[in-house]
Amino acid sequence: MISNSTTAYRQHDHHRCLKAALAQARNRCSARKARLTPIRESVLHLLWQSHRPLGAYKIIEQLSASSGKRILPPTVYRALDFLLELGLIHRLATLNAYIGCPFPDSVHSDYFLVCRECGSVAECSADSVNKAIVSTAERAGFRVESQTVEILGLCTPCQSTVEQPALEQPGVKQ
Amino acid sequence: MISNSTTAYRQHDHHRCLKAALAQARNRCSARKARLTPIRESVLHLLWQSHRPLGAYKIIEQLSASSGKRILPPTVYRALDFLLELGLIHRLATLNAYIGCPFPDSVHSDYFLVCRECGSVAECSADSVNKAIVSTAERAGFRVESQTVEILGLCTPCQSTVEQPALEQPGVKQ
DNA sequence: TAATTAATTGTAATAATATAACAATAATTG
DNA sequence: CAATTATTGTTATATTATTACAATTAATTA
Repeated sequence: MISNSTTAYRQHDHHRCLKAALAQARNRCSARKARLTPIRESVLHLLWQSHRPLGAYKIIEQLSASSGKRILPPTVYRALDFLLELGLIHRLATLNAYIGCPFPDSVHSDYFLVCRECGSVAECSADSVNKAIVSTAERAGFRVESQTVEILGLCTPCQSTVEQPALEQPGVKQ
Repeated sequence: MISNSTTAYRQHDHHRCLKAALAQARNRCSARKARLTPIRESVLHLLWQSHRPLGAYKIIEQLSASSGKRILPPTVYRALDFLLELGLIHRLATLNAYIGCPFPDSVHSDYFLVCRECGSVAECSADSVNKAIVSTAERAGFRVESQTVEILGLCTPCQSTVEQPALEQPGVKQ
């Protein structure tokens, strides 16, 4: 299993995440002879501000604010498409939002752990999940080509923060 | 594993699917003291025209056409919300579309097999997948509350229909 | 049963996300 | 440098979904 769940939900030196992501992006782009233009890099940079996904229109807002000029949707969507294509970011279908990929270099089918409390998202890739999915699909005669797996719940820190649903305690009524 | 993959992708007596779905819906509604009004039933009926999911605006179109009067978005979205709430239909996040649930009465976390060729969608529920997801999440300290699992690929009939991606055959160039 | 309340539907307006089409500009290649 | 290709700018619009409030219908209760 690869995962960034140990850092994503906790205090950490996020600057390192950002730096690593940008470095990997540059590598990947030069390997593929693709151009990491200023706009594309800015979008990636914004997505790596935190481990919380950003909607396209938030990106447009922030980019407009930081650049001083009005950035329009196609500009951002094109940058997002480029980054998606290269595997540098992912789109979360359940949130209509985008997030940086922490390990673009390792082949993986991804699987997202979305914390409903803090909004942070960790990415995992676990063989057990993939195998279960593929073999279940096979039993149904279905050939898997791609998967979308998005899990909603609570990350470790938020489990202690958030109101617990009161357990039924038989015989103990308050 | 429960699944409707054996029927969903093949010729079958679809009228039975429809009838069963409507019967289950009526049961569930009376059990929950919820009202299956004409609009709600029409929407459910439309979603059971086939095993292909339908977007909200397609439903609006079809409902407007069949009823002769202009049905507006909130009407349909309200019916969809009602049906979702009761577990009679599902929303597919990757398609922004809705589909009838073939087994609303059994508790299940669902898992969709979306055929990219014919567009039909089967629903499965497999313990192996759930267990893999939950245990992987646990290893990341994450408490799962709900899951979205949508698999894109080819159903059995379409596997024989569709162009195969040419396998690399070393030494055999054409 | 009439009066009251609650649930459902109608309607207008608009929000949020995403794309199409074409012009302008910048970068790369021959 | 000229020609080509890739990228960005711009206008317009498509698609999906929600808000807010009015009207109506059904259920409940006095």
